[in-house]
Order: sequence, then structure tokens, then C-alpha cells
Amino acid sequence: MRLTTRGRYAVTAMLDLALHYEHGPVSLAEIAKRQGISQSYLEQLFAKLRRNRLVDGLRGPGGGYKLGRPGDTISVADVIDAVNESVDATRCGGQRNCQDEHRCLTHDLWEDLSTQIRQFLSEVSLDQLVKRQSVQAVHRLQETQVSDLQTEASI
Amino acid sequence: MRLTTRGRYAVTAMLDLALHYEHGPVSLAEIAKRQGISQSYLEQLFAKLRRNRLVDGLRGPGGGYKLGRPGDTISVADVIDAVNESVDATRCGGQRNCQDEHRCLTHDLWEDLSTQIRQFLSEVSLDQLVKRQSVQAVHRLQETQVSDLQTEASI
DNA sequence: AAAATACCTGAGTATTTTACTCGGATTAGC
DNA sequence: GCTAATCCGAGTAAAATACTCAGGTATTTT
Repeated sequence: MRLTTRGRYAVTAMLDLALHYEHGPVSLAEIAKRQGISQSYLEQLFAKLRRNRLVDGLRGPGGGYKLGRPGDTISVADVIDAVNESVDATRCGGQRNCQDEHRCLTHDLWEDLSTQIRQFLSEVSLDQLVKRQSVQAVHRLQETQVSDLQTEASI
Repeated sequence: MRLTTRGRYAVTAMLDLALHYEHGPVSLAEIAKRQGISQSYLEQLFAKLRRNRLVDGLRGPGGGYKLGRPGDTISVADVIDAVNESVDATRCGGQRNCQDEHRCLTHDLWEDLSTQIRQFLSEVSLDQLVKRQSVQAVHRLQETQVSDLQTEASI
């Protein structure tokens, strides 16, 4: 099963979008700085997110990205599916040819696990994450850090 | 999160052990042939399984491996933990230093997911797997295939 | 219209992890 | 003492991942 930095970055970036939605489009440069992710790498991820209509890109000065639809209709599973190919835990990608042309001994177990994970991630929306205390805490911390950086830069 | 061929092979091999427990120790050569896994690779996995006391190794002719304790007390999570380092979904391995020295925005989400997965895999024991119809079906299929191979070889 | 901003794209690369091999040593049964 | 098996460590090939780089394009501000 694939759950790597790629999926984690994508969810983090989408959550950043959701958190700053009210101030208009958010540029990748901002997200990159706030979340400590390479901007070029983010561009690749957002290309996929855009293809899946999870975000809208707005070009030009003052541009950036915004959510493609309301945050309560975007689940974590949606985001991960968009950038990974899937969260499948089987070796064969659900095709049941894991061993030679047959199912392997544990095929069904991994299929059940995949279902479980997918369901868990489907039940968590971006809006729900925004409301979480743990997210708000980190959010506030990041805001003060960014304003610190801005102060530093202006000296 | 790490759930790759390694963990899947380990569970499959342990299940093979559980299925053939009654006939005395099972050699890695048999498992390798039946499950289509490289024997040398199995040796590495079983070294870890042995260190975690999930199996006992018996050397010499007629030797092989047997379960270290009853199959109803060995969970799939036990097996995966033994060969992977963990099924942790966080980037930081639960250390909360995912971004610089702080928690990243989504740390708690991945921690929750890890808990979920771990719980699911903890609730499935080897004995439960043995009883599953899907496992029994593949098991019977493998037995006939192996006897076919033996017949072929003896001609 | 020019400049600046920021998205957009594709190709390429370094690193890491994984899956697997190889050679040999050790142990136990016949 | 031969053979079958576990044990052990080092090394390697291939794949995936994370990331860079070099450009291009659309849009807004001036």
C-alpha cells in the first residue's frame, strides 16, 4: 500500500488552502514556506489535484489556488487518490493475479484492509480537519512564525 | 506507512506454517515453492520472525520452522511489526518533529490512521485466517498443484 | 504595452527503499 | 561423515520517491 510523503504533502497543502480560504487565492510560494515543502514539488502535486478538479488555479499577480468545491465535500481519501494512484493494499492492485495467475493466500485480507483504510479516510473531510483543535494549534503557531519571518525580512 | 511485499510475504508464510502445522516442522524450501517466494528472501524474513519469537527454527534434516506459540495468539499485526519496523503512517515515526522541530499540520490525522490500521490487523489471528473460506480454497488448490509437481518430477 | 506574478509542463536526477542474491558457517539426523 | 536444513552477513539490481531545473503561458498591475 502506498501512503508516502506525496499523499501527506497533498493533504497538508489542501488543508492549508482550506485554512486560508477566506483571504482569496493562496499561492504555492506561501504554502511552500508555511508547510516546509519544495515549491516545484508542490507544483507537480497540484497539477494532479487540478486534473481531479479538487482545486482551481488562478494565474497572474495575486493569483494562486482555491478549493475546487466546498471543504465539507472533499475527503482526505479524495486528495490521496488524486496524487497516489490508490490506497490499495494488495500486491496485484485488486486483480487477483498476485501469485502466478491466481490469488495469493492472503489476497482477501489485504482487500479487506484496503476497504477499511479507504472508509476511514473517506469519512474525514477538510472542514472537519479545520475544526480540530490539534490543527488549529499548529495553524496559529504557523501564522506567528510567518509574521516573524516577514518582520525579519523588513529589517 | 509501510505495507509492502515484505509484510505480505511474512503473513503469507506464517499462514502457510499454520496450515501445515500438523505435519511437523515446515522447511523454507516448501514454503518458497508453494507460495512463490524466493527462499533466500524468506530466510531474511524468518530471521526477524525468530528474533520476535513468532517462530521456532529446527535445524538439520527433517527440520524447518514451527509457530512459536498457538495460532490464535498470533495476530497479523504481530507478524507485520516483526518484519517491518512498524505500520506507522506518520512521517516522523510518531516523534512529532515532522516539520522542523514541530508537529506538521496533519500529524494527528496520520496518527489516528495508524491506530485504526493497527487495531484492524490486531483483531485478525492466524487461526481466524485458516478458517476463512477464501484461504481454504487457495490452500486446497496449492496442495493439488504441489502434488502435480511431484508427479511430474518423478516421471 | 511592458513588467511582474504565478501557474503550468516535462524532462531529468539523487536518494532511498525494497527485493533479492550469494557465499559460507553451523547444527542435527541418518 | 554425508546431507538437509537453519543461520548469518554482505552485497546488488531495480524500482519508487522526492526533488530540481529550465523553460513556457496566462493574467493583472502599472
